[in-house]
Amino acid sequence: MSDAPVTLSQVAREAGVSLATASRAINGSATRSVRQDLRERVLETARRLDYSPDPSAQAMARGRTSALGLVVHDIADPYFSTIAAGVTRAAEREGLIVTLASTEQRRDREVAFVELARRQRSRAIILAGSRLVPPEDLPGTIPAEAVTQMESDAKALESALTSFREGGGGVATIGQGVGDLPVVEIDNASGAGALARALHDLGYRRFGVLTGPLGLRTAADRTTGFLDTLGALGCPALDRDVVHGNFTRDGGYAAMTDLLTRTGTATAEPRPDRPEVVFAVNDVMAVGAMAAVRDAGLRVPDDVAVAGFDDIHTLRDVSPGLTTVRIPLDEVSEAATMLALGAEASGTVVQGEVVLRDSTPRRQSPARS
Amino acid sequence: MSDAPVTLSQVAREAGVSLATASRAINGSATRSVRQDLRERVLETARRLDYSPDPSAQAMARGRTSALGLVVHDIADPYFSTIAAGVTRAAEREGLIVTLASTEQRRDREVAFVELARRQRSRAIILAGSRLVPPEDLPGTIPAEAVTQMESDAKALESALTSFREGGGGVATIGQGVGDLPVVEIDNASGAGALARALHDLGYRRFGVLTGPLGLRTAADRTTGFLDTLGALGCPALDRDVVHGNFTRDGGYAAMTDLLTRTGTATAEPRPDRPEVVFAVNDVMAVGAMAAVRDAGLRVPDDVAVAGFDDIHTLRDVSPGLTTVRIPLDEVSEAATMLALGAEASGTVVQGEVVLRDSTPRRQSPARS
DNA sequence: CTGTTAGCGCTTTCAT
DNA sequence: ATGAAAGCGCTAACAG
Repeated sequence: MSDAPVTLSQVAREAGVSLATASRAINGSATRSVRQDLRERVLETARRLDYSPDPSAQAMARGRTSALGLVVHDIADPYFSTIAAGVTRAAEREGLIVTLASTEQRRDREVAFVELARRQRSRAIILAGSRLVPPEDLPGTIPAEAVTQMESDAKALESALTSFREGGGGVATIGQGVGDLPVVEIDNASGAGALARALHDLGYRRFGVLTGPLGLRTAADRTTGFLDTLGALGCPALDRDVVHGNFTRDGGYAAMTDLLTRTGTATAEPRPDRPEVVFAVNDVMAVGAMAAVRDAGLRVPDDVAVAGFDDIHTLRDVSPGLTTVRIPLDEVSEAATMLALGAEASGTVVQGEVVLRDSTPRRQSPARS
Repeated sequence: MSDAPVTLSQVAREAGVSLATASRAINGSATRSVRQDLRERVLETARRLDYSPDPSAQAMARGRTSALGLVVHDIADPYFSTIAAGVTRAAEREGLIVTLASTEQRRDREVAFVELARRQRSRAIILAGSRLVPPEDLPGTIPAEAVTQMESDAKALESALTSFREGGGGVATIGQGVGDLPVVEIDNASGAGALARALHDLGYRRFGVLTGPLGLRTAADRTTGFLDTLGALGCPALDRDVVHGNFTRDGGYAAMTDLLTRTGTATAEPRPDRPEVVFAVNDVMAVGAMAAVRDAGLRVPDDVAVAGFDDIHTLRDVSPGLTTVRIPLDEVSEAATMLALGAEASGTVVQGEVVLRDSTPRRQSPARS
């Protein structure tokens, strides 16, 4: 009971075979095979002695661990914890240990973790959370030095990732890629477009958008997809009604508060200049936005309707039910895991599906457009 | 750029010292010290070469990794992801890597993970999630074989944990202990008692309880604390109004549905036999319960008031706001991490604090009791 | 098919 | 204070 861990050589000795044979019997070496009876004897002894291999030793000998790194921005955020659930499930199935890094949005921590993974020779890394948009696509409004900073951050991450891969590690990103790394892509633009169309069909004509930070690719794509479709539908959103916030619950709260303030606060009577419906680019922001609406003394959806994106399961019980675009995060994260582990990239672009709920009821008297 | 990882001996050679010296310079060996100038030369070379140690090799040589294991039931559950956030934060601060296991409630996976941690010589393990109550405290209604099963499960876990500790690993549990392992204890009974009193003060007289599975310690303590206080207050809950469910959102939903059914479903008019307020033993269940109330065509709190326990931050935006008992999970999980790492157990029993919100408004016309 | 023998990268006696 | 050398537990050539 108080035994120091049993080693392979103990098993070998006990079974009366050489260390090498024991090793081969146990892990079933690719090149060499072991005689039936010997293998059984070894296996039996191993079981009897309650042997299990030392991962560090194996890692060292093989030059490769059985660890899978998962990088998220904030594990407490339900979007990321949902992903973590999918990844751990898949990893477990593959016999891998998952090591978790919650970077709290700090780019340097992300890079440090990737570097650690390389040293540690992790099998693969999954990167969740939005990457930055390429600088050339950024709106001109961003200060040049901020752009420079972003570029160097992105550069650092990309080069860390590159050397990780050169060392034989697998990588996959969720959402959209870094450079041309493998990615389980989510078609944010068309999902958001479909949502815009659906809301328009419900009779909404005045739209607002709560978007993420400038430069966050996912946020940008969703916003663009939404706005473009609105334009095509002939009822573009006012610039004034597109407001930026952090990609978090608090960001959504702040952005909605801001939006409401711009259009005149806390007025229950329908104001002609207030958007009828506001699209928050993710569910977590949407929930914050709903709270802001309530705190302003208004009601969802009577005064302002709200829609989100992702369909986070943990948030299914908010009330009124949140209209959103469903992304099958479980599948996405399992797919990403397999992809990082070397599965074929079967042209993975995940499409979302619009889910209409009570936060965006049909407009009673659709405005003529 | 495409370099194989730099090794310590490369650094040593480059700096013109022996391997041993380089090692001592870099990690600052306890027993031996290194001459100032040599140390600096080594450190400088290491930096220049971008050296960083191979964790597996260190683990092997030292007989100890720098990994911290975290075991949760379900990482997608906001209760556990909140804990995970606290643990990763603390671990990061201590320079430790966290390896995550989401056991999906399966006891054997828990045991397997602990065993793995032992082989891998993890520094410590944090166990979140409720342990089983000791069999002798179980209500007699449980089938003997189930009790036996529980006992053997508990035994297996405890013995795995024991050998882990004998191997030098640290352990801490969150919530309540396994055996007499270090624990950051949450005073569930008195928190629930305080809640009962608060609700009683608000004028509630007919109480229901949605409790977790029989045998789950946390659930049992909260239930007992609540019920006992109610008894002391002179308005005990009916047995019929105490219903069991899983410790999850769906469990809360099912239990509430069950409760509502027993007392006559979907009747908006106040039924004298329906509890005025229902205490779900955790927030996640409470949220499910609220959904069940709505799906039954009733309203919270008008038809049934609801209270939970934990005050999960992610759930703060449910509406109406959920009355609950606030547990500072961030602090709890950081404390647990430090405890597992060997900090003094400063008599850690965390007290919860009742937080009253809109899900349990003051009763208009308090029933005379 | 099996056994012998080098290491993997690092820490740590043990000499010097 | 420094260096040489012996492992840690396991795998993978390399012989037999």
